[in-house]
Amino acid sequence: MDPQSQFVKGAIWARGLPPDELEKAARGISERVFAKGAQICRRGERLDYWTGIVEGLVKIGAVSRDGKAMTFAGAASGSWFGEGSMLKDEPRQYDAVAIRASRIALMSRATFMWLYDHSQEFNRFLVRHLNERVGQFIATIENDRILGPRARVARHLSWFFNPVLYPQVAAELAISQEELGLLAGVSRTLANRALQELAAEGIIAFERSAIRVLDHGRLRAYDDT
DNA sequence: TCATTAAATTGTT
DNA sequence: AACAATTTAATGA
Repeated sequence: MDPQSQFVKGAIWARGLPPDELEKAARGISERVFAKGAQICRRGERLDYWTGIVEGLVKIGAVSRDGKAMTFAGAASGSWFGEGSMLKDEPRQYDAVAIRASRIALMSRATFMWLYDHSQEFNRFLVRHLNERVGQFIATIENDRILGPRARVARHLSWFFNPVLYPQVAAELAISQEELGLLAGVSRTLANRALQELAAEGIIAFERSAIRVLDHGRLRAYDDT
């Protein structure tokens, strides 16, 4: 089996799909490589693909007219996004930027719609996926408006351990402090301080380019005010 | 396999 | 934003 169908077979939405549907899905997926800093899609632009991260790290967010950046979510290896634009057939409502060099899987609109029309399992996944995202977006509003930088870093970290949105993230997350800072909307300096404090409290442990979560409950609820 | 160099990451100011 | 210290990756003997 070639590497591509290997990836498709292991995708989170592929679990429970019958082999014929899986094969149809695999045929509708292509792959592209994005360099660090490259834009995968821009707000207002059309991108007629459902997007999955084979390998890498992507920041999903928007920039207001006065230049304020707001992160909606991060996307790590194994994450998929863009189903909203597929279902509604409209331009993207956000920017997606590769924070590090990333391999991106693109599922054509036709394939996505075929699965949507034919596969009960795929629909089940979509509902679950959207449900998790709504919960995360609600939390994001609080996150960016109320919480301080340390708590923001903590929440962004804890999201990576949501098994529906980030299926491949295990006990240890491979991310640098700079990348985490980009996602949480804080400077690398503050990200560094936040991690040190979280580690001092025994919530996480970190080493070079990797973070282990020791206490998911406290990380998720972390509040520094 | 080891040594040297370059690049990336981190802690601090 | 800039600096020094440290780790990892890459290169070639």
